[in-house]
Amino acid sequence: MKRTSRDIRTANRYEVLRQIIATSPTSRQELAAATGLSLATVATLVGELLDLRMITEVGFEDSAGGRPRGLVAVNTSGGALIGVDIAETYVRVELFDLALNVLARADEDMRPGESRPEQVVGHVAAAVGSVVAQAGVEGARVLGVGVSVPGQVDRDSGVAEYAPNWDWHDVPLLDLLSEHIAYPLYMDNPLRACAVAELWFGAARGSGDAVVVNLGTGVGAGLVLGGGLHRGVSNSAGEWGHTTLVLDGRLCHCGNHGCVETYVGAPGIMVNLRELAADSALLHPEDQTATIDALARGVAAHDPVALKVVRDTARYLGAGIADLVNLFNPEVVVLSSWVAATLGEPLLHEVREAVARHALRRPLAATQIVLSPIPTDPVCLGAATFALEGALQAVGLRTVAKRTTPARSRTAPPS
Amino acid sequence: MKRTSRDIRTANRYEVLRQIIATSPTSRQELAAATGLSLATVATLVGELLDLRMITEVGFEDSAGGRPRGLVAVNTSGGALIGVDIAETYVRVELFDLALNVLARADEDMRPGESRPEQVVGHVAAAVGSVVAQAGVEGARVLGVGVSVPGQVDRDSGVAEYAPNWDWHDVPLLDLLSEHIAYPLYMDNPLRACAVAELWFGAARGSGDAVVVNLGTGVGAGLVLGGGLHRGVSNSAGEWGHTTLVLDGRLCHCGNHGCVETYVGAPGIMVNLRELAADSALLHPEDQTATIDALARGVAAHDPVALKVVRDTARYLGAGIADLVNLFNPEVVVLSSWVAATLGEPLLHEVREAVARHALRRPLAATQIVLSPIPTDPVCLGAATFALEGALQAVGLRTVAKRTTPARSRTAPPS
DNA sequence: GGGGTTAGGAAAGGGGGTTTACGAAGTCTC
DNA sequence: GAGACTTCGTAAACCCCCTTTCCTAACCCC
Repeated sequence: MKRTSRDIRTANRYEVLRQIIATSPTSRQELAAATGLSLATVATLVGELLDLRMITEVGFEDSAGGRPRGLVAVNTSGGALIGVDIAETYVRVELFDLALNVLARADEDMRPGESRPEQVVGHVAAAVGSVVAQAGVEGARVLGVGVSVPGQVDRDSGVAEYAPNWDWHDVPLLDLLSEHIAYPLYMDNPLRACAVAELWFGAARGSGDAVVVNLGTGVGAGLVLGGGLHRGVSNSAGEWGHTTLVLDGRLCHCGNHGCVETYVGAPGIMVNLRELAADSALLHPEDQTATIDALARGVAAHDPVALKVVRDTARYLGAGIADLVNLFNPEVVVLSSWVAATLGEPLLHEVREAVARHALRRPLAATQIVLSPIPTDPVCLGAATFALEGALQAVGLRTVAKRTTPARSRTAPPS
Repeated sequence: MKRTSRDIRTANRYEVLRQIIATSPTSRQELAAATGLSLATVATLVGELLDLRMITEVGFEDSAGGRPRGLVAVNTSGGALIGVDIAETYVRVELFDLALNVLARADEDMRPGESRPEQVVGHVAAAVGSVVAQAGVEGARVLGVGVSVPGQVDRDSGVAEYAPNWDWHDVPLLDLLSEHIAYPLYMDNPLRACAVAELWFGAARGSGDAVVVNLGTGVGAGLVLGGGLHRGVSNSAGEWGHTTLVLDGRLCHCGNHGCVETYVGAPGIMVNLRELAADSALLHPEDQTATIDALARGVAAHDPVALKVVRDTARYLGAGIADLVNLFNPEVVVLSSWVAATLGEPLLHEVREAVARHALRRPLAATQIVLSPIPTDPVCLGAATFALEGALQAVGLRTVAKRTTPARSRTAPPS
């Protein structure tokens, strides 16, 4: 609510680094053109990032007859970021370099019984240790760890207020994790992780207003408004999965009827399939992944049942997305998460048609609907991005120390 | 998207004036406390507003044993604002003083045939002339005219891109009006007018995130996000009326089925009534206002049919609002426009219950649902507020003229 | 090797907000 | 009734941010 000039700086810093990561290597000129900032400001920000060793100078580029442009690129060895995706049945941890390439990955399965916070914390700590060891980076180079927990999260205090999977209430997860992990910790939920991943590295980059529709086991919509994530007053904005799509429709685990999630999430799609052909070979009861995979293969093979299920699903999804288009008038709607990735183009095609049928003409004309271009796990990437944002936000505080004691820069930074 | 430090100034100017209007007379101390700004900044902004003659010093207030606080209040004779509400069957124009009190009003009826832009412009020009004459203000004191047109509007160019009522396409309404009206003109649609009215003077004042639900002949949702109006990429955000509430439900004039508008707008409520009791004496076919009035009286008299209709309507409305609560996680949801005002507390009560049944617990707990506290026509008020915002935005440009030629301040300003 | 061209840094300038210092305008106390 | 105390409000100094302008660096071409 309260804006200060410092926020402008932070936003610009984000924007410049985003641009460098996206088009690395690049020149200051190009950055200025892309961001709309003046050359002087870009130069200052690039200087800051060079001081932080997040980027390096990597050579020169010919200019049309004048002094060559200096090129900067992400300093892949300048630090590491860790993203943690805590899900219902597994914990996945990925370690990224600063170009957000995956350097190491660790998966831990969680058995249905393992629902106590300490157990989850144990898995996370083990996996984090594992990726650091695998990647062979010194611990001091890890800039931060972002953690995604499904449910309602207070990102500032690091408390998982409510996680329905394990019936957690007000678990101080970040405090528990900090006993095992010495790096700066950040936390939010997978919905917003995906949204931030799209905002930084995916289809929402450069968009003022975008909606990131998450199709996984759960369903949600990350809202990018005014170039930043909309969190709402208690950090729970984006709960689109429990929007009523069919009044008095299917019963949802939330207690209501007709929620979007009961029609277009992985479990909902399985219901769509079962209602159409209960004995279909595509259906793998108890295994969402296998079913969605089978559907995707069925569509590729022109299986009529699979085609019909995708069309039905797209019909529900299209109606829901049309509502979002009308309501937000976004530049782009991104379909993200594993269900969207698995069903891919055929789903996209049907969804576009369904949205066109339902949305109002004017907002529809201004909106693109696309699949997420992110090839890896978007939740891990987004979680790592929280850590990256955190590392960039703290920059302002260092200027004093840097100026007064430049000689000390060789001193090992406190971990 | 691109933020500059000037935006901060503008936002603070708005905030200070809002606060003065709300709590006039008030002291600088109080303003600083309410806005969170420093005393120095408040003093500067108050000085600007004094220079503009939008406020005046009106005396002193005792302080606890020290120098008395100077009090400032809105200068009601410092200017006038005009709000124009163009609707399907009428044009209403109101003239306000700077405290946003109505000084004069003019209504013009429009016959069904009168759909040509020139005819509408004629009505508006006549009504604007009428209110200026009634109020007896010199023309030079009118700071601006805000115009609300239903439909899709480009507020910058002043073009009504699409107005379904009269089948207008790309009518340059503001250009046409400027031939008859010499004051600065601003334009947007009634949805956003209501939202701005609530943001400045109503229940959304001081809220970072709010949703203004408009229940009139049409239905919409004004989105206040981050303390400002969310417009979307093509200024059409907030089209909530055509959100699918019942898949394959009632046919809507937009061509889809089950839109919110077909259940909770005035025509929708009439359908609810007809479905329940087609021969009810409450029903006045062809007259929305009379029917809604009759319903309100029926509820007051405990008429079972009226109670049931309100409950049914609230059920639809509650489901829809619950979706908004989940999606935006706002601080407050405001029910605005004439249907909400007419049905009042009984509707609110039922809606609250219905929302509580549908919304998720956490976001629900953070959200209040209230009736609009604005007693007059919110569309006119909001339209006038557009003019007020416009007058405040131009402030920065005057400083040079003021400094270099203070002697010229008596020169008549260009109209 | 000088002139033309382009890149990039340094300094100046304009806008914004806050902190600090001080004069202004009261009350309280002796 | 004068001095001490309190509180308000303005002015000045300061920090932050971005942009514009100036100048030097570095390259090309002739």
